[in-house]
Amino acid sequence: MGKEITSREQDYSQWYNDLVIKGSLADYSAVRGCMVIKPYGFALWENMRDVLDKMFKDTGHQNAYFPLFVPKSLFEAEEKNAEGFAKECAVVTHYRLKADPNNKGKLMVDPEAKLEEELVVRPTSEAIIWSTYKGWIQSYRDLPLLINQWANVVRWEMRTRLFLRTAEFLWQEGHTAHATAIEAIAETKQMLDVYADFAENWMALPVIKGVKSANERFAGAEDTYCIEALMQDGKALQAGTSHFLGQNFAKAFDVKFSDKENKLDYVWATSWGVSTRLIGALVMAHSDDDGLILPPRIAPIQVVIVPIYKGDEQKGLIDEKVLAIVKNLKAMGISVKYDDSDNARPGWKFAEYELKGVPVRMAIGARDLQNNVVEIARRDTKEKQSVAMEGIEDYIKNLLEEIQLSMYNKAKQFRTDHMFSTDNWDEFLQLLDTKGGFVSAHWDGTAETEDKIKELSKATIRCIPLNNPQEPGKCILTGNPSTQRVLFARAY
RNA sequence: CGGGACGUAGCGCAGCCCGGUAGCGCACACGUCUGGGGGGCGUGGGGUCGCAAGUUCAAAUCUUGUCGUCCCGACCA
Repeated sequence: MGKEITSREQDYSQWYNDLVIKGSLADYSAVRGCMVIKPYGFALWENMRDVLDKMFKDTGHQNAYFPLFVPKSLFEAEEKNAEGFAKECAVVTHYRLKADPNNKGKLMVDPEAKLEEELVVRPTSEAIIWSTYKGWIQSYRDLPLLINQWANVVRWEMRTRLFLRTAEFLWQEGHTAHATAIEAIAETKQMLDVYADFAENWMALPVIKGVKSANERFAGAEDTYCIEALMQDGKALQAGTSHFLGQNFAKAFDVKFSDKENKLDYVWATSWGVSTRLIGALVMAHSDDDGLILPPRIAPIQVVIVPIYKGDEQKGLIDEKVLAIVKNLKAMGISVKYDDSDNARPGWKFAEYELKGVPVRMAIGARDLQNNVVEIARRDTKEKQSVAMEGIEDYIKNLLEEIQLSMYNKAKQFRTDHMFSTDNWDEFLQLLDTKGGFVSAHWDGTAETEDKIKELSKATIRCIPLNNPQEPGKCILTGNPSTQRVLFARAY
């Protein structure tokens, strides 16, 4: 037998780890809390990155790159931001090693090479970027400044999980500067829409757009908008955030501009980001006990072709047909892999590509050649059927689109089935314990109540949905008056 | 940082209690029969048992220390 995957029912966490590792997305590394993203996983990330990058550019943003290190004095300039991240910063204190006189062949930190000022390894780049923006912005004519960077960041997490929370992760962070609050808020919401668009239309992942409560807000932000997704175990996952930073960073870094009337004012800021965590979301939202199920629009391999043959003569005939199909599919922009490797039997390959989540598999053997058909199997439903070889390329193209849509609908249905509403505390707890999912409930709006609810139920306010209907009610915990329901869930 | 496990072949593990020739499965190489759902048979290569000290005639095994990883919790994209 080959690679065994723990079932979701048996151990959801282990199932997730199995998929990531056995699906060749990533591996543990020699560094605590850090993972190696393997070629297949990185190809997936590249696809996601390319789509997002185009979306950013289409909305007027440019890429740039800022340093990995942030001098401590800059890092601490925006107090709330610094405070929020202080507990999880890696800090560089020295710049040299030397041979250890007491331990042959070993190195030690050279105490004489202590830095005068420590360097913080960026957990996020607001500080280094805003210290730079000070020099870039003088006039309203320099605004808006719309910058994105693709980078790695480090957050020294106590407990890590592949893709969902690693000490180092890859992400993009947009940092924009605007002349007015209205414009900055519009930018914040625009990028939230971009994220939601990407999640839903490319990742087939339905998300809820909303705004965070004060407790869950990004350190240093006035408002944090987010997209929240639901995983198959009923837990929520924050899939992306977009922050309205007000003038906090402009004030901390003294970034002012002259308006048309030559009056000086601080600029208004946003920042927004999504990370490799999205890969974790993808895995947990769609996959099954046989392995990954990747949405066609971002799958590294969309179609795999497996030949079934006896002897070189049959192989030659199959090759001839397949190579023509491969050529046509590639011309249509479909990524296809013809796996004619001789070191694995067809059955092994079937299982392997199911594990890797390849959306469509085509098998072709002597029997098919005679009948002028191929066998097409779709990963999401595992349905198989014989399809005429004539026009197979169009058939596959349509099937890929159908799978994409079908995956989205399935995830959407799951979320609909796990969306609850209650006014009763006991039922609130019972829903979280038995069904999971999002529970819509009244909340009195105070941080104290939110903390208490978290303590008692392990659920947090995921968001206050955008365009949330206003309705008077009583707080689920305290019974105090409330003006609207908010979405609670247990979350990653 | 608290609690719990584990470091033995590329991977997964047994052996340790009771010290004495380092083993199994998968993977890998070669041959052969195979090939429509994780193949069969045969042959073969691969290890300073995480590291360091100690006890002993003798340590994968006992003792001490150390490093690392994973899992559960608090913190968090």
